[in-house]
Amino acid sequence: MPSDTLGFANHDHNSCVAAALECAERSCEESKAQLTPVRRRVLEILLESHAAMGAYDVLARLDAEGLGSKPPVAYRALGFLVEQGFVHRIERLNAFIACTHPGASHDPAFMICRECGLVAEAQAANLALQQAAADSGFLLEQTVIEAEGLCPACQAKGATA
Amino acid sequence: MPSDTLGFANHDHNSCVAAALECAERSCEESKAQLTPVRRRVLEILLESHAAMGAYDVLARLDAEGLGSKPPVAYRALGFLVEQGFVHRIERLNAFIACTHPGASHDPAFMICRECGLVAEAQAANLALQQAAADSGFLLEQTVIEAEGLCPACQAKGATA
DNA sequence: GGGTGTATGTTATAACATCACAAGGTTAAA
DNA sequence: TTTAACCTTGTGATGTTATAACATACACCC
Repeated sequence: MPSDTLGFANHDHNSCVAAALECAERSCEESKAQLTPVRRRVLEILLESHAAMGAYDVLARLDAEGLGSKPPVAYRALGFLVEQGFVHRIERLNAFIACTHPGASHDPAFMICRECGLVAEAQAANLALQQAAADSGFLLEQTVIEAEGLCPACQAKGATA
Repeated sequence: MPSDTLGFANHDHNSCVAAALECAERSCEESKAQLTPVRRRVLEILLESHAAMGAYDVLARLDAEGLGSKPPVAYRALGFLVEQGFVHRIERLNAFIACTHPGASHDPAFMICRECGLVAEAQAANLALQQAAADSGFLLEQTVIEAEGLCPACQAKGATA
C-alpha cells in the first residue's frame, strides 16, 4: 500500500485515527497550543472518514452533541486545526479534511474522487511551478494542488458521468 | 519577457485584449458557440485587468450597463466562458480571470499575488502528481494548481505581511 | 404554424464565511 | 489579591458566493 494514497486504500482506520489524534496532542503540548474539547472533537469528526466535510456539516455534528451551534464555533475550530496543520482545506470543495500525513513536511496535493468524495493526500511538490516562479521572480509562499477524477473503486464500478 | 508570466510583466495590454477577443471569436465560429453580447462583455470586463474578479463584481458592471442584474446572468456567462476555455476559475479566490494563453493546451497553473491581486498564468503540469495518480490507479481528469505569494513588484515595494 | 433548442429574465433560497461584541477562564505581573 | 492581558467561547447579525426552479423570448427548421 503506497502510503501517499491512504484515502483510496484499505487500512486499519482505528489505528489511523488514533495515530492522528496522538500526533495532534503531542504537537499541541510542544507548541503550547490548546487542543480544547471543541477543537479535539472537530478533529475526531474529520478523522472519521477520508472524505472532505463542509464547515456546516461539522457544525451540525457539534450542535447535535451540544458543543456549539453558531457558524463561528465551527470556523474557529477548523481555523485552529488548519493553522496547526492537523486539517487541510480543500479549495475546490470549500471543505475540510483531516491530514493523513501528520507531522510530515507540508506542501500537500490532493486527489478528489468526484463520484464518492474520497480524498487522498499525496506529497507531490510541483517542480515546474517552482521553476516558473523562480523564472519570473515570484515569491511562492503557499500552493494549492488539487486533482479531481475517479478513484480506483469508482472506475471499477463503471462511473463515467 | 517570459510569455508565461504575462500577468506580472509590462506588456501592450490593448493588443493583449484584442488578441484574446479575436481568438474567442474565431473559436466560437469554429465550434458554433454563440458569443452573445452578455458573454462577450463579461470577457471584455475580465480582460481589462490581470486580476481575478468575483462573479458579483462582474455582475455589478453588467448591471451598471443594463445587461443584467441577477446572479444567474453573471454565473451563466462565466460558466460559458470557462467551458470554452476563455476564462479560468481561481478556486483559491472564488473568482475568475481571463485566459492569457488563448488557444494553448490547457492545464494551467496560476501565481496569485496576495498583495496586489494580480494573477499570472503559467504552464506547469505537475509530473509528480501525475505519477502519484498513476501509481494509485486514480483517473486524473482535471487539476487545480494555484500558488499564492508576492509578485516581483510587491516584493520590491517591501510587502511582507 | 408548430416543434425544438438555446439564451435570457426573475424569484427565491441554498451554501459558505465573517464581523462585532459580550462573557468566562487562565496566567502572570503589580 | 487585585488587576491586566490574553485566549477561548457564545451569540446575533450580516456579508458573500452559488444554484434551483420556473417563465419568457427568440431563432431555426420542417
